[in-house]
Amino acid sequence: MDIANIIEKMSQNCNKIQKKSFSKGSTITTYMEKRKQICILITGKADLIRYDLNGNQDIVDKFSKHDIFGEAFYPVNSNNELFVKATEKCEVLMFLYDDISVKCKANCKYHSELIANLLELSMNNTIHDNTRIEILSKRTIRDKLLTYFSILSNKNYSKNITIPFSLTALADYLSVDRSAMMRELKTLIDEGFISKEGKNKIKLLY
Amino acid sequence: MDIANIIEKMSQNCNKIQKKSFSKGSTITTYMEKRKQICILITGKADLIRYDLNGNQDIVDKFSKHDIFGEAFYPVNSNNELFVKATEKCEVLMFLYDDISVKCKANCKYHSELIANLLELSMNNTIHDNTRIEILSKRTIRDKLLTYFSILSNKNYSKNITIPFSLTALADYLSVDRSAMMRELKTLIDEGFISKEGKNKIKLLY
DNA sequence: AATTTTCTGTTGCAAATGCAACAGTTTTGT
DNA sequence: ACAAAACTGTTGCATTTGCAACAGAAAATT
Repeated sequence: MDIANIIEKMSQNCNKIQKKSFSKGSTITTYMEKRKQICILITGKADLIRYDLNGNQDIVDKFSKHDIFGEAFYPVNSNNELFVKATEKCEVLMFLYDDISVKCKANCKYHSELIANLLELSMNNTIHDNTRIEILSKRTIRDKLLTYFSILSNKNYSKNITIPFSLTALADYLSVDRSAMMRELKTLIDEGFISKEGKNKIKLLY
Repeated sequence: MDIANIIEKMSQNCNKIQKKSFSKGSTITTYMEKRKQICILITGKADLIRYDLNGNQDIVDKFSKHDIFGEAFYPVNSNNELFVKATEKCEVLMFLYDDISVKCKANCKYHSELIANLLELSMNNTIHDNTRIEILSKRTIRDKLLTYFSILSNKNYSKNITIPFSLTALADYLSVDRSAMMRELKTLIDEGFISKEGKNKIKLLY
């Protein structure tokens, strides 16, 4: 069963789960200590944003279709405020972990299936996290880029890859300075490791 | 229910789950494409190690008590070999995701409870991953150290923290050069941000 | 269609980092 | 108890990176 089906089932079969819509720019949820909310993004895109004590804003994570998020998956403490903001129109499934882990057991016949689906989503999420960790663990921008490209290439069985977001966003994802990344990208091209084949399209030459 | 109980239950209640022992230095598992093995470390410590095409060895992750690992949680491709090696005597629960997701349903009455427990472990794991990502996302060694310290401090409600592993391992965890980290640590002490209170003990002064 | 905003591409410079190398200390293994 | 291995602490130097700043291109908004 694919993820779309899993989500569809979840939204239909458990009355503890609410489906909500959010317009662009609106706040989907604020992370709260102790509570364990779980959200599943059905359509749209959203950012997890942190405000630190100095009021600096920082995009911590970006969510898109079928991503799962909420405090249940994130270390929350009172030192900084985390909230999720829709960057385009979003549809979201929302519920509390406690509602489906215990109480729901008695009154929802789809309970166990629901949990199994959640497990699948969570494992999937972990694979993404580990991918990101692998990339961030590289010490140089060059290695981060090459690792990222290589992962994309493996996933699509092709040396021709398409970066799925802007270069500015890529720099954020790799957690490096954008101008430094551009410089390194140019060096990689000059040294013949990669070539640019068009907007956001890159060919690996090794 | 705490994690120890969850694991205990899992090991007792499902015949698809095997409990195995590994001596120090032995290989617990090798990650294989397609298969979805899940392992839960009951006691001991283990490293996830990657051999790349050049034969370089690299510690990708470190597991300890109650950690969950296996291909089910990790992006596996044929370009590099990943295996888990016991760094001390280990007891491990091992099973295949497919065995518990479908087939077990019919013949194991603890099935749904098992899945629920797995979900809990998986969510817990995600929180750790996100913590690591938060740290690795910081661009300077200083920020990585301070973020790490601050997380430890919050967790223990104390400005006095104990680094739970060697400084060499800490540098690995932060993914920075050890000597550069030592230098920064010294600078932080000199500038009065922290003080060393003994082996692996640090006091935050801000 | 015009305007505003975001993104790309580039550069000089200062600061941070990795690398290599070494000595002394502590821990582990036999 | 001794030897071997792992860890800590330090330094000089070359390289990489972030930062600041700017101009032009592309995209989004009105």
